[in-house]
Amino acid sequence: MTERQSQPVSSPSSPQRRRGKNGDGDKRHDAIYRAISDAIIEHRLKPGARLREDALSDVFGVSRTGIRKILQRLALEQIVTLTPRRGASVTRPTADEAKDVFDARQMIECGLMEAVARRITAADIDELRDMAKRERDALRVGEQSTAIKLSAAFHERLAQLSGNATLADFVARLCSRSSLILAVYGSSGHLGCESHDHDELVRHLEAGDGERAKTFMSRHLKTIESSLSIVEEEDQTPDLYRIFAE
Amino acid sequence: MTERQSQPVSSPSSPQRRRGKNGDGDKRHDAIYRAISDAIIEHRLKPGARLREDALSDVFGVSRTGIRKILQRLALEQIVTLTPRRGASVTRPTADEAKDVFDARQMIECGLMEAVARRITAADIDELRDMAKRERDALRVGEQSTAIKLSAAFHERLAQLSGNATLADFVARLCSRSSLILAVYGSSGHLGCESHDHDELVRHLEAGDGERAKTFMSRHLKTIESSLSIVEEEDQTPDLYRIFAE
DNA sequence: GTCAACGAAAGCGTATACAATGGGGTCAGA
DNA sequence: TCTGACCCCATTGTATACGCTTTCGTTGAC
Repeated sequence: MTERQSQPVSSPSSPQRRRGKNGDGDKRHDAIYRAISDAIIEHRLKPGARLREDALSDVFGVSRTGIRKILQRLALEQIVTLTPRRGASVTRPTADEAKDVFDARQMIECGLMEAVARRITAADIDELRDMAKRERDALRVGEQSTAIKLSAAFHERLAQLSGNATLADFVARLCSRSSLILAVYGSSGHLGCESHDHDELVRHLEAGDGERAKTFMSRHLKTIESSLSIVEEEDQTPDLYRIFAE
Repeated sequence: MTERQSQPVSSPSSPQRRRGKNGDGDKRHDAIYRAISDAIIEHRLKPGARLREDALSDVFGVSRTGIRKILQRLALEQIVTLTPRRGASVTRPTADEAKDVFDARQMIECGLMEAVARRITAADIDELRDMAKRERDALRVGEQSTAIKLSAAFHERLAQLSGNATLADFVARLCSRSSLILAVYGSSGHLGCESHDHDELVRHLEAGDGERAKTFMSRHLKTIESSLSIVEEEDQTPDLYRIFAE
C-alpha cells in the first residue's frame, strides 16, 4: 500500500540531503518498536537498564523524535519507565505489581478458556502444538531468550483465539509484564511456563473441555507465580528510591 | 482548567522568545490530555470528529510536538484513531469492538466485585454514594455530559477499590471506550447506567455481599448493552474506509 | 455538460536546533 | 580525609523548519 509504484518525479536537481529513508513510512518505527520490545521480553535488556535516546537513535538510524515516540508507547505498556528528567529505563516491577499482574492473568486468561475451547479449530490446535514444540526445542538447545518469547507468544495466541481482541490485547500486555517479573523475581533455573503444561492445555482444548482447560490454566499460572521468589531484595544498592520516593 | 493563572517568572533578563511556559513541566501536557479525553468522554467531541494538530496546538498554546504526544497516547487507549496520513479523529467503534468491550467489562468488573466487597471501607461507601448522588443530580438538571463522566468515574473508582491497579487501569480504558460506544450506538433517551443501579450496587457492597454485587453488576452491564441499538448504520457518509480498506 | 488531469494548498512526518535541568566531578575548606 | 559547594557536561524537553503526501479546486478537452 505504501510502496511507490510510480517512479517519483523528485526533482533531480535536489541533492539528497536527507538520509533518503523517507519512503518507509512508519514500517520502520514498528520494526524498531518490536526490536526493543523483544529485547526486553527476551531479557537481553534487563530491568533497570537505561535506554538513552541518543544511543537508540544512533543504533537504529532514526532521529530522537521517532525514538521518543516508541519509548512513550513502551512506557504506556509499562515495560519501560519514563522518569521525567532522567530518561527511559526498563521497568523494574515491584512485588505489588507482580501480584496484580498474576491476579489479572488468573482472571482474564482463565475466563477466556471457555470461549477458546468453543471456538478453536483443528488448524489452531496444530499451530499451538507447533509453538509449544518450538518452545520445548528452544529450551532443550539452551536458547532461553527464544523460549521466553515463545512462551509469551503461546499465551497471547491463545487469548486471540477467544475472538475478543480487547481482552487478547490485555493478555498481551500482561505477558510482556510477566516476562519482566520473571526477570526480576524468577529463579534462574526455570523460566516460568513448563512447556509440558502447554501441551496438556492444548489437549484439553482439543477435547473441547473448556472447564478443565480453565482449571488447568489456573493451576499453570499459580505454578509460575509460586515459583517466583518475591522478596523485595533491598540488599545491595538499597534502592532508596523505592523506599522513600515513588 | 486550561487558563494559565500564574504568570511564569520567566527570568526578566531574557526576552521571552519562547511563549514562556517552560516552568510547568509536563503538568501542562497532562492537563491537555485530560481536557481532550474529557471532551471525548462527555460527547462534546463526537466519534468521527477530526482532531487537527495545528488547531489543537493553537487552542492549547503548545506546539505540535506536544499535541502529537498526547494524540498518540489517546490512540493507544483507542479513543482516538490515527490514520497514517490523515491525522487523528475520535474513534468510531465498530459493532464487534462494542461487543468485545462489554464482554470484557462483564468478565473484569464482575470478577472484581468479590475483592471490592471484601476490602471496601465506610469512607469508600460514602464516596461512592456521593458520586452516585452527583450523577443523579446531573441527570436531573439535564447535564448529560457531566452525568456520563460521573458514571464512568463511578465504575473506575469501584475497580480501584479492588486493590488491583492493573485491572483498575483496564476498567478505566473500557469505560472510556464504552462512552464512545454509547455515543455511537446509544439511543439518545437514556445514557447507559441508571443511577439507581449504582445505589443498589453500593448497598450490596455495604452489606459485604460480594456474590450479590457480582450478579447485580452483571445484570447492570447487560442492561446497558441491551439498551444499545447496535446496527452498523452505513447510511450517511457511508464510511467506505471500513468497507474496503482496514 | 461532464470527466479527467494538473496545480496549489493544507496538513502530517521527521529531523534538527536550542534551552533547561539534573548529575557528576573537582576543588577548597575544615 | 571527608564533606560541601560550585561548575560543566550529558541528556532530556520543546519548538520550529522543511519535505512529502494527499486532497480539493480549477481548467481544459471531449
